Amino acid sequence: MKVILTPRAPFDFLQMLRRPMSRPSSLILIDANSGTYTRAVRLRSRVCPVTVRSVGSVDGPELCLEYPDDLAEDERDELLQRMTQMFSLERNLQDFYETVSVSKEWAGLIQRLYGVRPIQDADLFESMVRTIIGQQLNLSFAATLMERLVQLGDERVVWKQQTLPVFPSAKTVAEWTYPRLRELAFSQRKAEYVIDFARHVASGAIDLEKLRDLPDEDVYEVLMPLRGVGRWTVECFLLFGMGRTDILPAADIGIQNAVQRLYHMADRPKEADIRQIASVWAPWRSYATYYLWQSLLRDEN
DNA sequence: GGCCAGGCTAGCA
DNA sequence: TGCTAGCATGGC
Repeated sequence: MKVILTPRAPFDFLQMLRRPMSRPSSLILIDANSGTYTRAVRLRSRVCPVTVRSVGSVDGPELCLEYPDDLAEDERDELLQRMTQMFSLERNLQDFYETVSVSKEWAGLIQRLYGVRPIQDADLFESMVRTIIGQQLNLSFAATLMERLVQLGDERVVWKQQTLPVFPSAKTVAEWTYPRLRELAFSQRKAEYVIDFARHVASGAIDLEKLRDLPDEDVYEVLMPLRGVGRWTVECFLLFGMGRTDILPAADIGIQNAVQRLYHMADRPKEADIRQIASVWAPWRSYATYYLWQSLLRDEN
């Protein structure tokens, strides 16, 4: 089945694919030529493969969504809602641009990334695990660990003559032991953080979907007491998992490097400096953060 | 070879 | 409360 979605312009799907392309993953299939994004999404009742393709333009955007014919109506609704979140179809980017344009330094970045929104993680559990793994590691090694986790999960779905790997469920990960992850080159601590988190979710002690209804501050309160989950981790979860629009990971090294470069500063700004500078980006600090991270990708000056 | 990565914890003062 | 070593590996 196919359905056409209409994002709010400007929406540059091809450029949005650059980030997932820069860190290849077996979870996400991208065809750069046709601008196609394919992956499996875990819905409440089943795993659902989906292919998204841009069929419009940046200023007249349309996305063609393709999904299995046997999807029930409620599953279809859930999928559409998930896609709307994942690709931030309804966000008003013009408002973001007007907000950050108070700083003249942003003009070039806005021009270069015009129409770009972050692609959210497909699933809240996957998002937290990805972030925990990503702590203090270079991105390529973090991607390697994610890849090995997916392989260990060994769950797949067939879609259009292809086999798509599926990110393991919390229930699956909860049944693993620390040594199994150590064999994959996880540190002892990281193995504990990931598996313990999965056990909290699988047991129902933490209900990730319920967090969607809570304000940012309450989400910090629920998640930060977990071992291995600090402020930065919840910030990334709120930003890439929940799609909250005003999150600022001010202690993040990448942000600090990007701000230093954008504002031509002699030294790397500290957390307090970042908060000060970023105060005028509210209520769009997540998007500002994302644009700054994007500015660090290679082959951009 | 050393230092730093899109951090966090535990142990110490 | 505030500071720091240690964690695992890869890239520069």
